[in-house]
Amino acid sequence: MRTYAPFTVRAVAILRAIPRGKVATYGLVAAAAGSPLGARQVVRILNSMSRAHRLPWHRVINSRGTISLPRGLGFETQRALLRKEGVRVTDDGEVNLKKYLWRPRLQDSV
DNA sequence: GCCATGGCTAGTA
DNA sequence: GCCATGGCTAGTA
Repeated sequence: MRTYAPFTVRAVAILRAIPRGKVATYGLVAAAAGSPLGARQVVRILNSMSRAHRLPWHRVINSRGTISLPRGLGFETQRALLRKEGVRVTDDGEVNLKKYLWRPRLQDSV
């Protein structure tokens, strides 16, 4: 078993808690994990750990409410997965945050 | 060194 | 469009 840094442990727990049919944003996950400016670190976690840890990477989008992955490099997959879970996504990858945003709760423990 | 951000400006219309 | 920001995995040796 590998030992993970505290921020990573918290971020992973939060990511796993994102419900089907909802989305979170990189920045909100980072903030809830204890680092309001750690959005890019969340990106790194998703990029490097999604496969091994089966993280719901597709449920994380940017603060503007759009899919961040480039077309041809995951964009279409993410859009399809979200739609399959009931999230309305425009062809351009826009999600209505008012309707679908899930706000991670600040982690006091873990 | 990596990374799929975020937020704020300048410069246009 | 620009650039400051942050925390550190996976995979090999």
